[in-house]
Amino acid sequence: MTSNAYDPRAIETKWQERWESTRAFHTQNPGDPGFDASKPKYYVLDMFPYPSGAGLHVGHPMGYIGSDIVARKKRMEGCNVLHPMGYDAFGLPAEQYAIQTGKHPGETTAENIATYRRQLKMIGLSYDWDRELSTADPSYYKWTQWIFTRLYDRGLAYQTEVPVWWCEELKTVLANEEVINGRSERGDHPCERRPLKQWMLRITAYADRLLEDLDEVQWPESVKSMQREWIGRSEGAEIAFPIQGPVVDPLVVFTTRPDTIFGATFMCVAPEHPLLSKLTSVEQRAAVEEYVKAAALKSDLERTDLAKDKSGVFTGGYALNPLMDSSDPKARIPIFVADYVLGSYGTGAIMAVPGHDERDFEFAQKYDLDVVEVVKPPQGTPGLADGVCFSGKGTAVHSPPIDGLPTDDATARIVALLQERGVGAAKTTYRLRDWLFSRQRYWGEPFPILHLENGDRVRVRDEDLPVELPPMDDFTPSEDGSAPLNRAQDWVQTTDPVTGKPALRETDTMPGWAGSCWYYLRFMDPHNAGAAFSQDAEQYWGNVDLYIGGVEHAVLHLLYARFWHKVLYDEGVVKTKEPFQKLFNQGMLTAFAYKDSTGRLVPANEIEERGGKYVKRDGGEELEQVIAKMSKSLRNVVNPDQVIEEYGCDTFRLYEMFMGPLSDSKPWNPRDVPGCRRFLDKVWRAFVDVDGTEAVRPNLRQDAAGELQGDALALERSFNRALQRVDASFEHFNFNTAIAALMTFMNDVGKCAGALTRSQAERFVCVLSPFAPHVAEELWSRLGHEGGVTHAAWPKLREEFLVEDTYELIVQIKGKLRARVQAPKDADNAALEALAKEAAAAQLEGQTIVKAIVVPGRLVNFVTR
RNA sequence: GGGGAGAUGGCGGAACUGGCAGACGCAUCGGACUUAAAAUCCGAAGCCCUCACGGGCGUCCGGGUUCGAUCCCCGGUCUCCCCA
Repeated sequence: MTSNAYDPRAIETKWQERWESTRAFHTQNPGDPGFDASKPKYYVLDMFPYPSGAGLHVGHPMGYIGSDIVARKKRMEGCNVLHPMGYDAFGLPAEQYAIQTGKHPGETTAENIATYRRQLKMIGLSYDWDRELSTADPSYYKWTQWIFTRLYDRGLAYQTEVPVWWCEELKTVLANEEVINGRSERGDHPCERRPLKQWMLRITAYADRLLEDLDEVQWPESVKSMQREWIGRSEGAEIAFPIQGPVVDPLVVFTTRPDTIFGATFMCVAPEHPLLSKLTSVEQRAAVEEYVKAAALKSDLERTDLAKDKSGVFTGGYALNPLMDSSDPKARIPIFVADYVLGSYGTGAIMAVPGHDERDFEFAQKYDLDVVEVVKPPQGTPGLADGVCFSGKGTAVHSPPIDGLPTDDATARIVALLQERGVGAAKTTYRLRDWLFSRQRYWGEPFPILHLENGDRVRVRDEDLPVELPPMDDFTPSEDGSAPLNRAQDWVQTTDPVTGKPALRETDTMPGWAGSCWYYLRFMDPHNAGAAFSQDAEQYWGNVDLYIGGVEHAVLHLLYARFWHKVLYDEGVVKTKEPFQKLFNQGMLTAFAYKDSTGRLVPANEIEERGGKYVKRDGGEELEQVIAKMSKSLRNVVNPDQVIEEYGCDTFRLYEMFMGPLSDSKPWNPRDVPGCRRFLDKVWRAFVDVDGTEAVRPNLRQDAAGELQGDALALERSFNRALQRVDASFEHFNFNTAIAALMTFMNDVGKCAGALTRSQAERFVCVLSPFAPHVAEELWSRLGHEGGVTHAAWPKLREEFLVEDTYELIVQIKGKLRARVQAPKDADNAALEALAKEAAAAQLEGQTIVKAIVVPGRLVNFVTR
């Protein structure tokens, strides 16, 4: 039976197959046959997913649909569009799953990828599938290793002992995010910080460039400032304080406020500080050692949290203020060990100025230490005189060489003095630390490094890449904390091809971030076997024009990728300084959840609706509707498969965008979905007589002759208003307003039955197509077009149809709406005022007009007495 | 704790540059078509007073600037996100 009804499933299957078989979204590279260099390029990229076992829920595709809409419109505007997708396939969950089930992570990952691919295709996303990639594929990670070797050759990769989280129970090193309050996230076992030999990347060498070049990109200010704070550049000075007694090395501190040196009444060193044991007196040794042990169990966050109590122990040692006479009793400064000082920041020691630093102030109060005012706050600002600590800029006092100087001058003077006496110098430090780059795991990129018998380390030659992961079936961590790869001895024991001598392979692997640092570059030339990507491809595609993803990657992923990009820039293989020109963060998709009277969230499947109220199925307790993240435990996760099955993929796409601006968080409401389906039904019926057999309605078969008038003219105006709003929606990605505009136009079409012209119908289909591509393709083809709507031209706005002859003038009296009247579009102020006076004559009765404010095109406001 | 974003009908949201608050959709109610239902179409609807005409109130709360404030300024409350 052939039906003329709207059948999304049939249409969507048909066009998805057609797109696939014609490679409709395949993008040519320079040098490919058919490549048109005259078209502008546009590279629009999604942050690729980690293919988890759960598959996609309706939140994931939100950004993908947004970027797809942009990609489709850019194609219609005549751009060469690069719009690829891949998988960030290495990572911990697959390995944990392997430990539990024995299933190889490669197998799990391949299955998950298959699910993701199926789901992504089902959504009708216009990716160039020929460019699909997986970071766990040796043909990809060969080049991840290749880039690592460039870093290694440049001295940007090194091994060193750093404190890392170690869990004795699990016999493994854990990442920061796997440790919560000093206990393992899995199993809740105690963890401690332990120094272990790790690979580090010298990202700090790029700190200034990573900071400066933020000015070149169009990113949300919030993300830029997060990166700036993460890098945390601060200018100040390093000062060497001689130690009283037998210790020869001075205690070097970093401070951003050298001008407050005369206010330093005590010093603090980190528990990890190398001089600590030398500083510690015999009497204090036991207390200090105990303190150091306790500190090892805390995270940096716990240690530095401003809300937490500051703690410390006197070491028994004293330092001397280098700018004071050593015989002056005030020059003698007691030294404490305190864990709010971090070994990894600055020099691991501070001069504490309790008068002008909140943390030092708190510490001094707790341990009853001297507080001296050395900066007088500006007039009106409370300071020490009022019993509060002042940390801003002011005027130096009680500081002989700089008394009376404003803070900036005082700082410069002190730095000069320190330098003169050889006890200090200006110094810039960063919060950013080198990147801990190794993991004692199996499912990651092996390091292309060989350890020789004599202790030397060499990198694997380019021609021997990739270093592939050996097949293994046991991924549990070893007793001694070494990586699982250490047990693949056939693989570990190898020969250095240069010297022919025996060598051991590095058994750590790279972290999950590695593969995602450069995937946007591989997409430009994904099958290149001789290079990571060709120079021609990189030259043409440049950087990513629009990068869409979640704000959770604001710091780490984006900073790491920028770092690698800059290294590649120095290496001469990329020509752009920054990888992502414009960044856009989509909002989070939430769902409704229900709270009982105790505030507990009740799983969605234990709830029912009774007369507009939400109640618990058993017991009938009334519940409050709130908004929460989609989560397995609340059973409020919505799967796209079900939605698409029931309503079709075009409806799904439309609803995802219609919910609200792409950047906002918003709740998924299954009740709203049918509204979008109804809109598509309406569109279909405007084009197709569902009871007939014709492809399209008769009035759409050929162009209407002559000038537009009546309903056709009204529709032309309506269409152009809609088009204007659609075009505008691409500025801020608030596609909800674009869809609302299309709906308004369709409502107008419904009011003017039969008046829709072929030209209007065609342009409408074009504008609809980025949002609901399948139904648009079907209607486009029914209108008799051979080529797909994918490459049809985007309609041009015709401004002459935006102006009406008259408009509704608002008449206000003292700012309150009192009347409306039709006004000619070019009436002058006097005419408008006269018109308004007449329209509001009744309300103006008995009042004196003091003033009339006339805003042509909008309103007249009478101020009366 | 720090940083950021936000708060508009029963719900999601709209509102150009300070100028008609509530577009569009959902849910609701009424009507048409139907033997009936579904689907579809038409209509109503922020809240309060009023039979109605009409009026009052209204964009988290309290102030301010302005002829006029959802929008700008000051103070506060709450929510969400990120650092984690």
